[in-house]
Formats: sequence, C-alpha cells, structure tokens
Amino acid sequence: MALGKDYATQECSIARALEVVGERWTLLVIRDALYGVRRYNDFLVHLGIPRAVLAARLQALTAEGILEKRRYQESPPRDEYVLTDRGIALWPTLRSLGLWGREHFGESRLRYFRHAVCGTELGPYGECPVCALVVPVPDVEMTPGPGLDLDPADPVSRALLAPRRLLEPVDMDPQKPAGPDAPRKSPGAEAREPVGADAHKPVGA
Amino acid sequence: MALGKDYATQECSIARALEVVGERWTLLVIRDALYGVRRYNDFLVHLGIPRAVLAARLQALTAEGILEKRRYQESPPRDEYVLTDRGIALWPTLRSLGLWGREHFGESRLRYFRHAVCGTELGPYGECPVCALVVPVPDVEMTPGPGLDLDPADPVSRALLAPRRLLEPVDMDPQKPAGPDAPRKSPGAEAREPVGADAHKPVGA
DNA sequence: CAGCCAAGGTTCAATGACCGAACCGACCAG
DNA sequence: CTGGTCGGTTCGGTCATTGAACCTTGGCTG
Repeated sequence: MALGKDYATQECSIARALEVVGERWTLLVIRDALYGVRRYNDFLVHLGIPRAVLAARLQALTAEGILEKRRYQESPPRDEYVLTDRGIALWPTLRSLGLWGREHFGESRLRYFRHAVCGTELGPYGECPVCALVVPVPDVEMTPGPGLDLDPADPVSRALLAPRRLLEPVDMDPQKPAGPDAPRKSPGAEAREPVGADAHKPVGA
Repeated sequence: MALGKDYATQECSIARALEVVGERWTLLVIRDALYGVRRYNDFLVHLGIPRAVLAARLQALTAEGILEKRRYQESPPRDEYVLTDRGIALWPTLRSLGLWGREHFGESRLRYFRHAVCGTELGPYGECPVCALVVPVPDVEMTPGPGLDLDPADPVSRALLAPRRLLEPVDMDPQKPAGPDAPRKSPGAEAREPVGADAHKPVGA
C-alpha cells in the first residue's frame, strides 16, 4: 500500500494497522460502511471521492478482508461491499477518533449514538452505562444531532438522517423528496434483503 | 492540510479528526510522542521519516495544539516537542488502533501495556480490570513483548526496550548499557509537563 | 431494433505530496 | 581553525491523488 515500505520496518501494531487503513479516504470508506453504505455509487456521492480512488480503496479493503464483495442482484449484475467482522472491529477505533474530533474541534453535536435496546447514549468506549455492556455494533442506533445539516444535497446523506442502526443498509427508495419531478426509480430496487450473515437482528424492545 | 478541501465538506467528527491527524506519519509521530520521544532527531531516527516531512508534521501538530514546542536548553538553543492534553487524548484511539492491528495482522505480542500501580495488563479500552478505572496515561507502563527485536539498530528503539511509562521522556544518556549496570536517573518523580492528566474515572458502570 | 440510461469501473493528463540527499546556520569542543 | 551535532531548509525525482472523460454491461423505452 501507500505506506508499505517505510511502515513495514516499524515493529508496532499501530504501524501495521496504518498500513492497512492509513491511506487517505480509507477510514471514511469504513465509516460509511458502518453507517450502512454498501454501493459504489453511494460511496461516491456521499464521500465526494474520485472514482479511481474509490475503486482502489474498495479493492484493497476487500483484499485485506475488511470488506466483502457480494452479488446482490443478477439481472444487471451488481455487487455491494459489506463489512466483515474484521471491518466491524474498527468501530471502537472510529468511535474514539470521532469523539476526539468532536471534543477538540467540533462545535456542536452532529450525531448521537445510543444503545438501541434501552435508548441510553453510548459512553466513550461504545459501552452502555445503564446496561453495563459493550454494545454490539448492530445494536447501536444513530440519530442526527443539532449540528447536522437537515437538507443535504446528496441522497445518501438524506437517507442517513433517519434514525438507523449501524450496518443497516441504507435505503434510497423511501421517497424522492426535494424533487420537482423526475420520479426515477432504480430498477430492481425490490427485495434487497441482506442474505446470510445478517448483522441486524430485530430486538423487540 | 493534505485533506482539507474534500474532508471539510463532510459533516462528521471523524472526518474532522482525520483532517488533523490523517496524513501519513502523523499518527506515528503522536505514538512516538506518547512513548516519550521528544526531539527532532529522535523522531527522525526512530521513524525513518524524511526530514522535511517531519518538520512539516511537527509544525502542523504544534499549530493544532497537539504538540507544544518547548525550549529545554539555552546554550545551544534546543527545543523539544511535548504532547499537550489534546495530544494525550489520542491515546485511546491509538490504543484501539494498535489492538485492531495486532488482533488482525500481528503474529506475536510486541508490547504489553499495564497499569503501573498494580501491574495488571490493560483492557481493550485502556482500563485496568482490577482497579476498575481508566488508567491515566502517565500510569501506563509499557514493556516489550516476545515479538520485539531485542537488538534494534537505532538508539531510540533501544532506549524504548526498557520498561517505561508513557510520556516519560526517553533518555539517550546510558550509552550502550550492555551490562547489568543500570544507573538510571529517577524517572517520573521529576516535575512533569503542564499537561494535566485525566481524572481517574471508573469504567462504565 | 435504436437509443438512452444507470451502475461500476478504467484511462489519462495535471497537480500535489512525499522521498532522499545535499546543503545551511548556530553552537560547541578541541 | 576544524570538525561535529542539532535542527532544520532546499531541491530534483518519484509516487499518489484528482477531476474529467471514456468504456462496458445490461435493462428499459419507443
């Protein structure tokens, strides 16, 4: 990767980790994947990342076992990129990085993360202070905070405004607001239920 | 910074944080600072970073309030770079990043981190499971693990082989202590920097 | 069937970051 | 006066990133 040569000489797990996720955009791609973004185009519009870089990152992350490329539709063959356990394991790192960013450079709360089961806001390590457990990633509920733009330009940001659980696939269908007309509908948008290794189990609480 | 333009459009604390510490080498500089490296030349030989890049990173980190440049000697004017509270606050992030790197890409333990007060190895969030508190950074003791090279080339790596607390300035004085003789200056008891260590917070409920 | 559209890439020139080596200035020791 | 150290800066070459254009597959429309 970009760092390989130099970082490889370091005897340090941090350097090892940075060889894998230390390049530009990489951690933001993983963040988006945690938020439920799965498709090339959604990453593209949400991140504003150059196409070539996105393709390179998705491929590298797949090769490292952080994302998994999965066919979700055959008719026009389409793949989505889903986090593996190895990728999900980066949640605490991203959580603490985001916390640091907010505490030292953020003006207002952008997002709240709560334990979906009890509604309690997460502690600094992603734990639920009330339930006294480290909240599993699929049980983390994300809701917008006061600092978040309520009418973002891109549809992915709009879809992410709704309260949602981490890893829950972002759904672009619900309606087409802010559109004077042109009610275009993606083909085959029906029945996009995740198959196998489902990470989001409905907790009836 | 390198990322500024694009990341700035993101409404996300993680992106904000990455604007500050997301460039190549930056997190490794902070890691070294946590390990006690303070001087330009020590960063240089320990990281193997190009001089120009190191100078740029030190300046940027100082401007962001993560490092503080401090005169430690007048005769030949010499400055050292010391972590501020804002920089020390990155310890949980680096801890979890290192943990992820070790669990998913490391073969053997390179370093142990313990609570210096009781000797217990730290949990995943830097907490001491026995004392049930988040260990303040200056109370974290770092010792080499079995995977670490016992005869590294550069003197900084050699100095870091000794058990030591985080933030304790690395001392290059004991030249080639091949024998059991260890005339170390009393560490830790020295007046420490203006950084106020975090309070001892009990870990989540 | 022609034409258009969308998703998911690839290619390419230009720009910017990074690299390694050389150079520089202050200071001190011999 | 000479050499050595520390903490940089300068500079040419290389590598990564960027933004725009182009391509491919396949469905949908008329």
